[in-house]
Amino acid sequence: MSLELFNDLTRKKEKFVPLKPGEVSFYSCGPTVYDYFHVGNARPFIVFDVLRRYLEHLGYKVTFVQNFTDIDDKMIHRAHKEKITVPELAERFIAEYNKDADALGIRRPTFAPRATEHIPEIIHTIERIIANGHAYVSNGDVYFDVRSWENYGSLCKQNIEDLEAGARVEPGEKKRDPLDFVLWKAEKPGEPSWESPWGKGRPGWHIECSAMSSKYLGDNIDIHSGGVDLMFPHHENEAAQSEAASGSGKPFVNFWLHNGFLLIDNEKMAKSLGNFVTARAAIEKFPPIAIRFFMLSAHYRSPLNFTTEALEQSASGVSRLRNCRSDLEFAFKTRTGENANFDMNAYKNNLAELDTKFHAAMDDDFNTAAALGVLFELVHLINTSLKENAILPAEFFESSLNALRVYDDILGVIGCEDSETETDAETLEIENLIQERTQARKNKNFARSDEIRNELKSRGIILEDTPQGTKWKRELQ
RNA sequence: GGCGACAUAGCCAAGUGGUAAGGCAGAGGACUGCAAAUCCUUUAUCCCCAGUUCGAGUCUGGGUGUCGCCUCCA
Repeated sequence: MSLELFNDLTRKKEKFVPLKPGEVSFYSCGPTVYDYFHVGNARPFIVFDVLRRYLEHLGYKVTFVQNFTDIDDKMIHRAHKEKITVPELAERFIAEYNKDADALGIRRPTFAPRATEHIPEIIHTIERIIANGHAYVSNGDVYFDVRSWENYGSLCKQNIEDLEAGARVEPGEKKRDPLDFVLWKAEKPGEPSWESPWGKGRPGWHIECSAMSSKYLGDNIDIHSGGVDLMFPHHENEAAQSEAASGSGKPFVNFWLHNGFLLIDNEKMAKSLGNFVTARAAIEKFPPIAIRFFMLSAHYRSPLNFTTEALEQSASGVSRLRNCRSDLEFAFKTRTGENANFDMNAYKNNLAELDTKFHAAMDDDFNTAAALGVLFELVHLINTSLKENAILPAEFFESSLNALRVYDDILGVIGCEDSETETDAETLEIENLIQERTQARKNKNFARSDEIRNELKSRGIILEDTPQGTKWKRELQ
């Protein structure tokens, strides 16, 4: 089987074939950096991070671009309110974005371009659209001429008359048609502006993505993703602009992917509704890895309801995965040896079978919920093997740990990489306390034994007694 | 009005027409100084009604309910 993705352009699952063999160009709409992002915003960042990782796992060289929108009305209003400049505001919230995204295990994009650093490219893109006859200048504004674009509505599957009925015209706008949208906005007093062939002004919302995706990925790209609410008007407009600019007749994007909404109280989480929880607040309340697990526990196109209960369940799920890893590591140190009764070949066949299932799940429109199911089947296989065999060959541990590492490298819900970072003074102190406790237990001094356990517990260290001695792990944070 | 999504156990959730993955929580048991972890056992008239079919959670039609886009929005 090979990777299939649900393409919103055709509303069907299609086999994923990149434009260039072995390479993937992938553009994902990023945040407007006027505030902290909320957990609803985090959903696409996390799920498309997983798609990106999976593509890399499959061996593709992925160029992943996610922009920062650092100039628009919201930026201007917020900067004004905070009494700082727009660039200062952008600088601050790009840093905050990176902080939260890093905590959530979202890998940095190959390129993270900012709109304001691409004004010449934006102007050039607009010039190409005008030259190709699909935009017009009106009093210092530049508008896209929607009526001149035959395919308009092909992504959102709306006919142009229905769109027309809902179209809005802002006071002061000088559009020929209500559907036309702005590419370049003439300067208003007190707002940031740049020189352009049409006078001073700033870019419209949609044009930056067209200009930057073209710069970093070319005029035809493999994948473009975002929340389902971006399908119209943002992505519809982007496609029209990009294709009108290139004039090549080739599609701007081969695969359009849109994630479903994160709901809260069964309603869309949105800044405008005021029912949002910032990612920052969520990270303070729940382990970030549990938030990640939660996002992957449903298919990315389904709605997903954000509740305390669901997050707590996710945290328990993550603990099960991590326990398996740490039990495996502990047993590797204490229970490795020859075991004639253990059928290593049969075990490897089981691993291979699960690997096939895992890939089948991910190949099916990156069905992370099903993939997590396979991961738990693997955990069960490992736990049962550990239970049934006192001694296991090194190969058992190596292959099991390797499998966990591979899947974690794609999903990021176990935290395989942070287990190897503990060789400091604290570790030594913990080991000493454990030794003292072991001695106390030998002397049946259970009072002292429990005292040590409780003391470590209060520091987030969990002790577990096993026939091979006491193992310790950190509580999920 | 136009376009669309969703409805599976107490909760979350997967599901390619052949009598329902997985996780969380619960119950019973094993193990254990205690605890934790783990293992075993256990929990579903797949929203309703028709239809197609030898057979439907899965296809078709019709309901009901929930949500979303069409306006800034992930």
